Amino acid sequence: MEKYLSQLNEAQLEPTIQIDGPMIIIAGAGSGKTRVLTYRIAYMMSKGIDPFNILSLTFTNKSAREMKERIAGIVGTSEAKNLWMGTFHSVFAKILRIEADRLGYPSNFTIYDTQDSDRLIASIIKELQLDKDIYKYKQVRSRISSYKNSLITVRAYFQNPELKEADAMARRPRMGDIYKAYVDRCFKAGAMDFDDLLLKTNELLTRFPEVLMKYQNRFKYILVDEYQDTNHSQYLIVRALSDKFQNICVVGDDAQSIYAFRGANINNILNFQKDYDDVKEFRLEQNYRSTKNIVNAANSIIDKNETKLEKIVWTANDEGEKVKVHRSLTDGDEGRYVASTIWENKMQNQLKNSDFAILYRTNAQSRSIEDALRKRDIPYRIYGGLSFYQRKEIKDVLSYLRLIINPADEEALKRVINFPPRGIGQTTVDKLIVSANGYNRTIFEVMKNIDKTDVKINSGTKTKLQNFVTLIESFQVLNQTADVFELAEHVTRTTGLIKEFNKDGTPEGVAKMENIEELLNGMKDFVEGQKEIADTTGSLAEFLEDVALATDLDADKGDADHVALMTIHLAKGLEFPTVFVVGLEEDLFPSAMSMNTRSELEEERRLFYVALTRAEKQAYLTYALSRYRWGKLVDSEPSRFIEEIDEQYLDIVTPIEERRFNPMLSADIFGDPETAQINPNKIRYKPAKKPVFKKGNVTKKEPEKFEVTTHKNLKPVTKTNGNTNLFDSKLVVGNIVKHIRFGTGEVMKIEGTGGDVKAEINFQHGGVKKLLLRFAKLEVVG
DNA sequence: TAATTGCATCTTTTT
DNA sequence: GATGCAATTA
Repeated sequence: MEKYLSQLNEAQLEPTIQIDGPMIIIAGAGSGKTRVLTYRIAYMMSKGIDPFNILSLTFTNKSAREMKERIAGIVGTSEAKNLWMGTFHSVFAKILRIEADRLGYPSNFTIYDTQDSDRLIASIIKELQLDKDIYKYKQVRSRISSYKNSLITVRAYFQNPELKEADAMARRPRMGDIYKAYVDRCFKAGAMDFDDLLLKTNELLTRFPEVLMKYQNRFKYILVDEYQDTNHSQYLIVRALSDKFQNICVVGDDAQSIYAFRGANINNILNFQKDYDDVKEFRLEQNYRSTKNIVNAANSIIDKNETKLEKIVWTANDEGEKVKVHRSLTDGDEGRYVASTIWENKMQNQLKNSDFAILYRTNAQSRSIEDALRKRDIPYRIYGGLSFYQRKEIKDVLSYLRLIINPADEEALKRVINFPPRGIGQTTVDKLIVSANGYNRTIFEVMKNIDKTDVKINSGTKTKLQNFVTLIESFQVLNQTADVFELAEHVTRTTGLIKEFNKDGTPEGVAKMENIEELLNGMKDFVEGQKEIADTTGSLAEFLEDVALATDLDADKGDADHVALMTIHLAKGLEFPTVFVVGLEEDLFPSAMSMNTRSELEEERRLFYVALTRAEKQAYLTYALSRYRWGKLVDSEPSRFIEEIDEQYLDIVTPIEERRFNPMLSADIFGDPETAQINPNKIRYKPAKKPVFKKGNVTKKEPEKFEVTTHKNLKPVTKTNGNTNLFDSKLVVGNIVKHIRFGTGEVMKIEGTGGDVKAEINFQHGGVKKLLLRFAKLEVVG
């Protein structure tokens, strides 16, 4: 342990060895916060604290896993295994399953994802015959979400005239009715949404003192990472659990609070001192990550915010390069600039692809970047966006599985009751829903007892309904004996899902088939993998929970050599030698939707701060003068954030290709043609509408069909959502790998993005298999 | 009831 | 430019 502690500077050491009592660590960007947290936990254990008594809440499952591994490296795997570590959502989902019956829930409750919630809300709005243009389901969902995050239950809502007033003012007087219907329906369906996982935990801890006591005694020591991004609901859980022993350590940085839109309350961190007695405060202000130029540039931005804790982030690192600012004509040019810069940098400085990250405000921006990277054969990986498990065909399979575990699951049922088509149409389903609501039963129960109800359905349809019930029940029987994989395979065959996707032979259908196959392979690996882990059962329920709470970041398998593309939100906590922040334009970043209030704008500014501080050595800020949005070319202005940076840290670069178009920026005005620098003060200067804006130069290109010629074994892959990428993985074609079950084999092909990076492997015994790297435990042997 | 077509909306960020 | 939804037709 000593050896590890000696790696820390004094500011880091103090909080690391402070174990008891409430404490807060204000940790600036890049200040070694994760190291402090991991060493602190290891230190606690070395002092004899039982890992069973430590609860560590992180922001992503990935960081939990990594931290656990690092701790295991210090104290040993068997010890670290007993730590409770994970996101709020995953930790409390586990606890809720244990205690579910107290709340009237089944322990195998379903977790509704955002899409499930949306569909349910949309159907409620329809059933209540409300105007869907006024009651937009997404707005309604986010409203409900914010009630839940503020612990405003349905009852509390109706007792609070102000809330009703506010919704009435927003022309949505029936908001409360929708809320009530939504909550009732979720309850009846045995389902919790993401917010429920926190809300119900609060309910559990408040209503049942004996439960509260049990977990207070269990979690004698609590650590919360990214405390600035906790919402009220999470805050109350932490308070309740830590109340008895007051051994609570929170870590965070108010300057990096970027989740207010989802209910995060920056006051949680600003007011921590008031919540506990004798709070010890620690500050980590030395940045180990970035150059002086980057740190100072970032500081000069965050300085513009009024709401903040005063702190001075500094670094002893080199001066480094200035932050480069680059303007392009279009988003396409921006992409090409980024790609060519990466390419040149790689050549000149012998860098890996994984030394680069491209960060953007919105997921939609990835496209133009992707095109450019692909053209240059630069491997990349997109994080976030539409994940594997959200795809239609995957959700269809999962819905059948959800029904097996929880036949009350209304959203799953509606999804598959007539898919593949079995003659049960919308009208029938509507009748069932009305009847189910009337009898206060689930749809499944109504179907099962259809003859005892007064539902007016002709006998042919009744038979179809009964057949469906029988089908699901036969699956339930099979679930007693079969494992997840066997079950899912049976389900996809007997329901006709496979036939459905196979029938037309379209590329889309083929791609869907492949996805389902990979899901099955993933399940097989899950089954095998779970057998090795003692405290899990490998049940279907467990698989579904994993899937429900998985994030795209979690799917990152090892350190594949690719350029990383992701939103800034997703990049929080990560670092890269070179970072491109693209799309720095007014209305995009800051987003047009976040410029109404000062606090919104300040959050955008913090977001920019987060983006910039991801960079270790070099940061690029780019913007385009016009950009395709909603398929249209839109003019844009440079982001105010560029202007806000102290210009002494900036290096304004004008691209050579732009000078061709714009005589105003030509070298004879601004000097040296080689460096092509322009006066930073002119950054706001908007060139006269480019007269030579020839169509041929800027019209949207056909999405390029790309053939890869450099990798002999690769074939073009059918695109499913525009994110397809051939190069994902640390694996490369030709690698010899070892699989726990299939033995050794050669990697034939690598494809997919996000959670579904997959490899096609030709095994010596067993032939060609496609494996999801997310699950496959592969060892590279050659 | 199923399949097709046209239309609107969408883009802020995520557990 | 994609996606989902509503209206339309067989």
